[in-house]
Amino acid sequence: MNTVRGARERARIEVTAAIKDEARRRLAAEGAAKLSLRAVARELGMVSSALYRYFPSRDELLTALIIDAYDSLGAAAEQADARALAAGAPPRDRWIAVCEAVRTWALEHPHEYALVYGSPVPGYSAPADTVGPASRVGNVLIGIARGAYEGRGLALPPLPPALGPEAGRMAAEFAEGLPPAVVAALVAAWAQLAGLVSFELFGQFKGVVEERSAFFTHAAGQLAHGVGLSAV
Amino acid sequence: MNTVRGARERARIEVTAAIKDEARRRLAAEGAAKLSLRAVARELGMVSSALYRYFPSRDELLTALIIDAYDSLGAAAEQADARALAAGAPPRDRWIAVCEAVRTWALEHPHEYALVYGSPVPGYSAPADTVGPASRVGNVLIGIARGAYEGRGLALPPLPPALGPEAGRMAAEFAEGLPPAVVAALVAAWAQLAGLVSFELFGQFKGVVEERSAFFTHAAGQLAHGVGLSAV
DNA sequence: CTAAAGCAAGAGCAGTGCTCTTGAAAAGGA
DNA sequence: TCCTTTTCAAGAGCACTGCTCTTGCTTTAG
Repeated sequence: MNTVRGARERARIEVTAAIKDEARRRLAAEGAAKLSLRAVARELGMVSSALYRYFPSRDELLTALIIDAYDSLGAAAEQADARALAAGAPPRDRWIAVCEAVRTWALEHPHEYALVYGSPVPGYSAPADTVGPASRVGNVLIGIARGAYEGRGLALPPLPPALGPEAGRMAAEFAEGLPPAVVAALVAAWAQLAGLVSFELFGQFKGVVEERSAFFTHAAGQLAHGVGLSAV
Repeated sequence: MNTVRGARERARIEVTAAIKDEARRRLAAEGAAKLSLRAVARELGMVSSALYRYFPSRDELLTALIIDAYDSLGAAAEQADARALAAGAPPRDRWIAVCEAVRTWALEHPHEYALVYGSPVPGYSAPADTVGPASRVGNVLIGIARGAYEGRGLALPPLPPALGPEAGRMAAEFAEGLPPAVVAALVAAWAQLAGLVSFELFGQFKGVVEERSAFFTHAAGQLAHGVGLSAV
């Protein structure tokens, strides 16, 4: 795999990367809906049909970009948490730092954020390759909760009986060792975090919230409270 | 305005409605991205260029559909609240009923929900006509909080100083009489509610949450708690 | 009854994703 | 070294898309 194969293979890898780079550039400039294979090919000095040798369809190209976006966002979240951890921040501050990192990444890569957390492309369902990168942010949040839980426990209201088995299953599957109530709260907080970011990014706060940064930090703190991370 | 004008005007109104109906049908079937003027015209037995007499562009048609979607969702939320209120439900139950109504509407009209709360169409910014219908759900939530506040007050942690003026402005502008901390929590809860619904609708819960209904109801209860609506 | 306004239809432009064929270049075995 | 097989870019072409502009016909209003 790592050995240097013929010039053919190397050229193929390079061209594939060049296509993805150019596509990402056009994605950032005009959004996923206006991403056209012909334009990418034109910019690369090749003809549109040649592009199909590298990506069998437009959707495949988008999938590649989605995976990259998940990875990029996940890395941003992990770095923010690592920094906060190194600075000796308490769990609540780590949580807020990660939330802010997600928001910052989204503001810097609006179209890539929309690609992964916005409305799905019709007739397109994310292949299995995406679930790994997609869970990186969630895992960071779980890690923070686990650290806090192992430190001194998390106080949360009990789950309604109807949700007991479901939350237990989620805990066993994604966050071994955490109480089901915490896991349920984490999953909800993850979706709510995306809601806050999406509303700001998609213009729903236009004319409503002006001090977006301060508002978001406050909301992230509320989210932390919701998963049992106390205020100091 | 209400007088019966010539046959021309009446025909115009009818054709406009027919176009919107057919467009909504195709929207529900294939999503906004695949909504084509030509297909709508074809289905209506007219030629594509004739459609431009009624809607100057595809985006204008989408705007009309967006306004209708906001109105439909707003009406669903208002009805749910009215029903809960008539049944003598406490504020927290009214809140949950409205949240569930939003979710139900979204599950029944996924593409219309995506149109209003999903990624915006690139190069398209929502015109001012949409802000009125868009705020109906928010107003319902504000109404519930106001009812609870005037009943016995809402206990919420104090706002951080940095957010005081901003929250005060929002309160004065949208929810006269409610404490700024409550208004800030309401706006955040509104975005978080959309996050929960979007995650479920856009497939982000696939492989994670299975018992979606029970999970959502629990999360809506947490949201209610977050705006100070206590558990009974 | 006639002039003005409203309107459907058609042709056409520039763009899209995608397929299929053709001819050239590179790779590897004889 | 030659020669066959694989790999690939290019081009033509299909069926679409949103949109514009012109051409006539019909309805309305004076």
